[in-house]
Amino acid sequence: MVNIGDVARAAGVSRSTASYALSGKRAISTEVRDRVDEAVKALGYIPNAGARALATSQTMVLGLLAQFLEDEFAPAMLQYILGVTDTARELGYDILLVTEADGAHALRRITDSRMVDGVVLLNVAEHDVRLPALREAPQPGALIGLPADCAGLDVFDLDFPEAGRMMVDHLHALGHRELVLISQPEHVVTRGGAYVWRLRDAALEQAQKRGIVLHAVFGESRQPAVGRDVNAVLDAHPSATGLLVHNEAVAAALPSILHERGLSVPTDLSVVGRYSDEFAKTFSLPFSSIESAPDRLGRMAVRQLVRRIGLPAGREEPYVVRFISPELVDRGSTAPPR
Amino acid sequence: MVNIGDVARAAGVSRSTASYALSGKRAISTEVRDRVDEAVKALGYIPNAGARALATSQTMVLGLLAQFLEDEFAPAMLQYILGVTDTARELGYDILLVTEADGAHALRRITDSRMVDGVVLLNVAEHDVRLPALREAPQPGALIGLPADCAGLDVFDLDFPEAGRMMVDHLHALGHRELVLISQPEHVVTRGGAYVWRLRDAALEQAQKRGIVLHAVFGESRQPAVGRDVNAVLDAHPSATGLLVHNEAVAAALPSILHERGLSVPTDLSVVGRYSDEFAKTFSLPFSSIESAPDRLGRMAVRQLVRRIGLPAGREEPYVVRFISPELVDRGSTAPPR
DNA sequence: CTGAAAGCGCTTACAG
DNA sequence: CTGAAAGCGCTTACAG
Repeated sequence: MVNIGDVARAAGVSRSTASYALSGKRAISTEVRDRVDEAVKALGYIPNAGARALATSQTMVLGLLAQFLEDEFAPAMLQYILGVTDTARELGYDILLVTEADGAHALRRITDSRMVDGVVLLNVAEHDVRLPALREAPQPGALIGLPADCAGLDVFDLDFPEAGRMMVDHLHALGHRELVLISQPEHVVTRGGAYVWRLRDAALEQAQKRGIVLHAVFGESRQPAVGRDVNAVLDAHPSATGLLVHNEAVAAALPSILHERGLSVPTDLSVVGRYSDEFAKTFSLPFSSIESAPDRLGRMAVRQLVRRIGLPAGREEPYVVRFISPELVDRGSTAPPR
Repeated sequence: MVNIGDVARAAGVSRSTASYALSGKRAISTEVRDRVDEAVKALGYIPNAGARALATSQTMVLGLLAQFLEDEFAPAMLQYILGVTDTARELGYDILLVTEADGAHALRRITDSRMVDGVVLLNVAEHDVRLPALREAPQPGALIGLPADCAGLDVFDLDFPEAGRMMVDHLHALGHRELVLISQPEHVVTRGGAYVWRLRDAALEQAQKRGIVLHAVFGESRQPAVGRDVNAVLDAHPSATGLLVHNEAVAAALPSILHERGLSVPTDLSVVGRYSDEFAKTFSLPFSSIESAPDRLGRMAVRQLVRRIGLPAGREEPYVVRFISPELVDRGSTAPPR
């Protein structure tokens, strides 16, 4: 393969001059620059990434730590991944995708071996086992998802409590007085998925404040359990007129379930979900929902990460914890109760 | 950061001895090996990946070229990605995920810069623009999806023609005599998505052979077009008793659509899809379907790629084109027509 | 404005 | 069984 020595020889200059001509890091006569550019083009020269990384201590690669857990909804993860990869590329970075079950181990592997300049952690749990590894790592990281302790970390997440309040208020304003909230499975909470109870607790509090009834239950995440479970919940609360769905699998299953029960939306039941518009379009979900904006979150996380990577050592800027404000996208699935 | 020189000094040996002790590539006295191992542990030494790549010409990274096209169904892609990443990690490789729109350009970038030891191409089109770049690349590649010309490539795909025949035969055997096949959008075909017409043509031929009617149409891929389109198709063929769905977006939308039309499956209509069991579970799809086994395809492609990477130069083995046999997963959505 | 040289952190023939 | 040295392909002070 052609290397920078070949380019230098073809252009009749030294290797350092060829290198500087390419990087533009020092003044070069236009004549020499043209000769080098020509040689590069003629030889089809592309710098060796490993050699460059070794010389500069920069890989121009970001690690993306995703985890596909049995009880969470994989397709929702994909949108975060795309937001991250797209933004990374715009900023000149490639993405090393890591999906190992042992996230802490994987994080150490890619950071200690200097494969990446920084990492993005997806789906961060309250006491995420990857965080100690990240804090020890020589590279910075950005989180999507709110852990208990954000010290020394850049964190991005949806404002889940506000989302919970918004769902309740929307139906309350329409006149509903008894609601059901189906959240993610309870083991997601047990495992540390704080977003579940952050939305749930806020919704319960808001319902109390408004003086209305909210039955908050945990749903399932896979068929056939999802269907059975939702039916049981609806059976248990026949007088509820509004359904809040913080559970993608339930949202995806709901059209079939309501069909089987002979229920029409919003005539018989008002429904509000919490998922992205992209998700709604892809899966033909006809329910109004709180936009979760995964692409925006991915974008923000990468921007901040790259910004921090570029900071000179010793000139750290303050760390940020930033919440996206929820927005309700109306798809006509809510109406006053009859 | 600690390097192999630090390890060597701590163990009281030369750097080469430390290196050999770690790699096991030459005999080492147990005493020295123990001292080196101890030093590694004490110092928390992890080899620098870039330096190793430079010295060995091996990055232990595979490129994964995915593309998320507006008119195709992104979540289905995720399962291929997971099959590939899991298998890669089992074999000691990390994954560089590339999702750029200009796949050929991206492929050149990561191969010419020696960021990867090989690449997996997802969603390969008939005359895929990435193939010329791959053939020129110094690293091998494996394809998921069948191109027109497989020469010099390892190719893996579902046997789509057999899948088409199987769908037709299944309903024919139950007594159906008029069927509708909804494929992917026509522009997927235009763009070179050969799997669409491979299944479609085989289904049409098989229908003719069986002496039954098959209306083959192209569907849409996004709401609200999907819903309108399926309704129009069903309106146009009121006497059809069986529906073949080779279109994930249509499959996902179908429960709602049938509900609105007041149609029950399989009483009023028999339905057979073509998607993975994982997909059916995730989206609560109640239709029998031809398993597309994305995880198996991803696994096979990576295995073959790693095998080829390991081959000594000049000892190339014959290239393979391998098809997975379709299997029908019965979910009770078919019955004799009434 | 340009070049010769050192160095990044590994691996691996070459010698002993 | 072990060590000194060269080399992988870059970048970047140091000199001029």
